[in-house]
Amino acid sequence: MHDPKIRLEKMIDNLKRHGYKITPQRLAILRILAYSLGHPSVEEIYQQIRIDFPTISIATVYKNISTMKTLGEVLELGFGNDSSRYDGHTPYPHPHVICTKCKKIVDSQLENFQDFTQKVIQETGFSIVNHRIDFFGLCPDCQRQNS
Amino acid sequence: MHDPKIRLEKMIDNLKRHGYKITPQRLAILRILAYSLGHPSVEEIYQQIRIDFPTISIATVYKNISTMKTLGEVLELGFGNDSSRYDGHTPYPHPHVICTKCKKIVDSQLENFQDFTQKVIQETGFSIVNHRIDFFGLCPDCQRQNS
DNA sequence: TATTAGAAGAGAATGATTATTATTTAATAA
DNA sequence: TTATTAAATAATAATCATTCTCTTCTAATA
Ligand SMILES: [Mn+2]
Ligand SMILES: [Mn+2]
Ligand SMILES: [Zn+2]
Ligand SMILES: [Zn+2]
Repeated sequence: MHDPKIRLEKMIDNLKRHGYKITPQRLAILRILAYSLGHPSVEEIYQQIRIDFPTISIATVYKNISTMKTLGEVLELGFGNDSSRYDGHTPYPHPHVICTKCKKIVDSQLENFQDFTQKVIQETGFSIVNHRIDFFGLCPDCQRQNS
Repeated sequence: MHDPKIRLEKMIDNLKRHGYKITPQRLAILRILAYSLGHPSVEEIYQQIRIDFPTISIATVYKNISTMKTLGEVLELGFGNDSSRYDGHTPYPHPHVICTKCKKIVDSQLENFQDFTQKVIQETGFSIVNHRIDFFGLCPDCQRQNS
């Protein structure tokens, strides 16, 4: 689940299995989703693809990401006002670390959330199916610039 | 920090200390923020206050909540598309449990996030100053309705 | 009671996202 | 290879929460 090439093939398979067509624009979007580690925004994906497809519409990017979301092949990180960021490399819930200055988003590998989830279920009676764990602060680069 | 009456007084003190005036509209907003446990949205606060102040503008609600945010007296829970929800009762970061069906938001009392924060700092080199922990699922009421 | 900085009210503007619709094209089979 | 067709794309309008702008009003102070 961590080799971009395999991620891309899995995405394509999943699309074909559900009867979706593989268009060049779609493929370009998939590639960015599968390969990028930086949690790009729709706008960033759009600008990237415009290099090869100058006539692509940003609505096409939105629609394709929406499709991949419904197939469980991309994780959306929505924020209050700012635009959403996407992870097609690791499309299941995992903690993120977010620089409040440069907006960099980094994955965390910490995985002990089963315990927490269990405690939350006991505490509240909810049935938990998903979670979102974000830590906010300054990345090493931005810390350096501040001092 | 958990008696609504004391919360309200603390909010008023903080505003006065910073030279803000205490208007009837502002007071009404503060009261809702301090007393409600349900994480109301701006729209909900607006509709509630319209009972007593039929001419209030929703912009006034937005502006006052923004002021209370800068004073650290209210915690904003932003979501991707849906409108933000606010906690003036417990205005520091704490985990939330969210029903994806009825949009109910419940506080969790779990508090062992120092360990996690420390691990994240070691793992990423970020300086962490904030976090956001959400669990998503179905509340007991909505579970019952499903079966 | 008069003064005045700040607050409220009204409505326009913004910006991300979604919806609409006409045009184009990938996939399939003749 | 070509024709067919359902789905995808491109362009643009619409939506909706939130912010901004500006005018009027008022809480606090003396
Ligand atoms: Mn990620
Ligand atoms: Mn809360
Ligand atoms: Zn940074
Ligand atoms: Zn519910």
